[in-house]
Amino acid sequence: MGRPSKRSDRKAELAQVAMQMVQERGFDGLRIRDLAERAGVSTATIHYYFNDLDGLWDEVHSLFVGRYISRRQVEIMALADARDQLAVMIRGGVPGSADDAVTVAAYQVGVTRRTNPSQVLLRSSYNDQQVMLYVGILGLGVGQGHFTLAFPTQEIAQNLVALEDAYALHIISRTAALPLNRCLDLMFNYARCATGCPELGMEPPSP
Amino acid sequence: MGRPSKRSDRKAELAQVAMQMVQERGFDGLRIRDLAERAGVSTATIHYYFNDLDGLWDEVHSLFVGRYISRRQVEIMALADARDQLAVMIRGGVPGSADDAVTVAAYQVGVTRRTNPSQVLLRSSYNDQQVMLYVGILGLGVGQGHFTLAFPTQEIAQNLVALEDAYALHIISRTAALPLNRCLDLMFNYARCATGCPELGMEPPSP
Amino acid sequence: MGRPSKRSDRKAELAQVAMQMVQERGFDGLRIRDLAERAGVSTATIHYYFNDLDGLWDEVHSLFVGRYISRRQVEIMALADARDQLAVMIRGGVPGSADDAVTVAAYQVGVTRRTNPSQVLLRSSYNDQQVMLYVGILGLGVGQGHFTLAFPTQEIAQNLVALEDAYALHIISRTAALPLNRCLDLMFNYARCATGCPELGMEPPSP
Amino acid sequence: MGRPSKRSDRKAELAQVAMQMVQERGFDGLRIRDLAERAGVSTATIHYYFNDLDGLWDEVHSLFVGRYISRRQVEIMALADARDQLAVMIRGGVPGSADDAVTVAAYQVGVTRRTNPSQVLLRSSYNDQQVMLYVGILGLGVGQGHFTLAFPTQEIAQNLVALEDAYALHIISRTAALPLNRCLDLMFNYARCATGCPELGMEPPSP
DNA sequence: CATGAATGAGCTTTCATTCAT
DNA sequence: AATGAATGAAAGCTCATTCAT
Repeated sequence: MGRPSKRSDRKAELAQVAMQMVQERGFDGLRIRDLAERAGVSTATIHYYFNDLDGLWDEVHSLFVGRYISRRQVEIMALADARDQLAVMIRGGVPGSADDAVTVAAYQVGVTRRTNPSQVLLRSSYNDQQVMLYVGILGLGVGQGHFTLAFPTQEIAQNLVALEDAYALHIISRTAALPLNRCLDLMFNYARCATGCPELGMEPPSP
Repeated sequence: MGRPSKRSDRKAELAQVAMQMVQERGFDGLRIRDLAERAGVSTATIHYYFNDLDGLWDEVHSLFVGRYISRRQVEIMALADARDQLAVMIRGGVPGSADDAVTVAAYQVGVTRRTNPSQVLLRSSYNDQQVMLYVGILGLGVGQGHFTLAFPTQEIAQNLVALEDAYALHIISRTAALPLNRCLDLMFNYARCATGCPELGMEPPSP
Repeated sequence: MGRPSKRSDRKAELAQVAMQMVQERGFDGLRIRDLAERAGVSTATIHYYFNDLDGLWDEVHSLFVGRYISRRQVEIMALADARDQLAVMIRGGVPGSADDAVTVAAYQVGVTRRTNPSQVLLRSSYNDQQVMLYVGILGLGVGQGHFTLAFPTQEIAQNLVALEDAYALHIISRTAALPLNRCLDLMFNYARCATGCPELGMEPPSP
Repeated sequence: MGRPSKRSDRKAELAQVAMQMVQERGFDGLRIRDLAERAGVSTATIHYYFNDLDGLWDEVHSLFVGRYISRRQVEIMALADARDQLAVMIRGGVPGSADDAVTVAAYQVGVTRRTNPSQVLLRSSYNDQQVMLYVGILGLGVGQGHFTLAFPTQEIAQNLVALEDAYALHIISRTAALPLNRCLDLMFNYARCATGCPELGMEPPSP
């Protein structure tokens, strides 16, 4: 396979810079002029490569998915105990900072483009994937004898995802009563309640 | 020249129109000029009532609070049984439609202007008020012997609020797997789990 | 004589406040809304009393004249020695600070309304009055035997006035090389040259 | 689409038009929209070349400097005798007409934007350059044996510059007593006094 | 392939002014 | 006499976009 054409190189390079800027400044701060300046090209060049910026929304979503799905998927697969997996899932489900740009951007896109069909699809799929991840873990925990589910697996999983969503939103929105650690406590609270597993998220279970 | 309505009336009226427009065109799509035109006033009038856009968003937020706090507060005070109160709270916690103007506006404002100090304050206070409402109900339920709380009241209350937030967001975002009824089921699911009260939200408790 | 009508009282009161504000913030900073606020009335009230603000220009000029002419006239008349008089004239001819609002306002009016006939008249008269003042002092000094004029009195006087103008302008313009003391030195430099009186502005002449 | 002139050319061209308009309508009367219209470009083009109005004023000031500094510098270098140089300096130091666009613009900008840092810098530098020009001439005159300075060179030079400033201001302000020729007389008056060279500005010195 | 120059469209905001009361 | 409400007119500025080169 030949090396990629210069054109696609340059385009990817620009997309990369754009992502960087979205992460740093959010969507509101993304101006073509700034992007051009940062990339060392003219604004006309941006237009030469991208007819419009709509493609960026989907790219952001991909980043978000990577961040919250793929990454955790990998982490989980490295763990055998469902309790560990669940703890890792929960901890990885909230942004580390109020200014986590990927999270901010994702919520901004989600809310401001809420009626855009492709975004609706993307978000639905993202929710389903997250639920699946939790479903798998919960099932495994039952199989391992650690969890006793009080309600249907699907429902518990969906509620866990919902709490993730809500607390992620609160963290980036800087809600006073809900700093990171408080959010984690609250999620573990629910997880223990739903799995009947009181030691969840406490000390790592002994080997 | 304008009709001699009270200042505060006019202000709320304009905020109302603003919300309507946010719902139709999105938060980013709200132009003062359009708002003025739709409301039948000049742009200067908008500035007369709201010094700048931030002032407008604060007003919009107030409406939102009124909708989700005050209204439910009134409804609850009419009920004696904590189980009824909780059911009413939950049912009133999600928007009735994917295009609910107040809810859409509130989330778009919240996410897009997340760093605005007065917005942060407003949102924090809104969260606290909601939590207080749930705390009161849960306490009453315990006193009435209906609820047996598995965890600290505050935490259950906060999780209920978080679920409300998340599902409200999903509803206006049109997440496929989460239509209104499904969201309500899921919230009742958690509420039953946390209160140890399995009949919650089923049939109205017999008299 | 009966006491002045309330109307003229109020008008004078407002004019007073306006002058105060011009002195503090210059013309650029004078907004009807601010004036109204400061006076504790509504903007409509300002319009009720003043159809427009043009009258203010002339008022400012009066202030300026008072500041640079009348005040010095009084000071000079208290002194017998022409050398003292000249020194007092020079020292009183430059603004005490870069933000001296009366001076700033006067130059702003002068330059921006340079073609306005009434302003042209006012400025010409102001220049003439200043020249007269210097002419009187120079004549006296010759009579007293202190001054030996190298050139026609009128010309020396006019140059002194011109230097005043220029340095006043430099002071409010913040020209780096020309702080207050430097300006005074330079003016005394010229005055000594023109009067043939080297001790001018040095120590007060012995009694 | 615009004609392919050099960027700097176009910028100077626009500044030129701006000055013309300032002279016609006053500094306060300059609207970007009008400037654009007159120059046959769009308002955005004005902003493209001058980021904001400050940038425009800086450019206008540069033109002014060019007019009063560079031009005279060239003229002077063509003359050998310091007396001729000084005469040329003085004659070139006052505007030829009460409506001289460059001069009017410069004073209006200077007075109205007196606190703008870049303007302060520009004006200070302009004053210094003018002083330098005079210093050079005075030094040369001493060397040639034509001048006998009664005071430090720097001070004489600065006073000459100050007189230039004042009389330029009077000419554009139409002060009745100070038409062009009178101003020149007065400046030569001082120059003769300070250089001890009575024939200054009379007949051209014989070859 | 890349861009400098230029723009059209539209934004928020400011301000003196008006007028029914 | 005095004003609260409302506005018309316009200003400065921003930004994505275009196009000849």
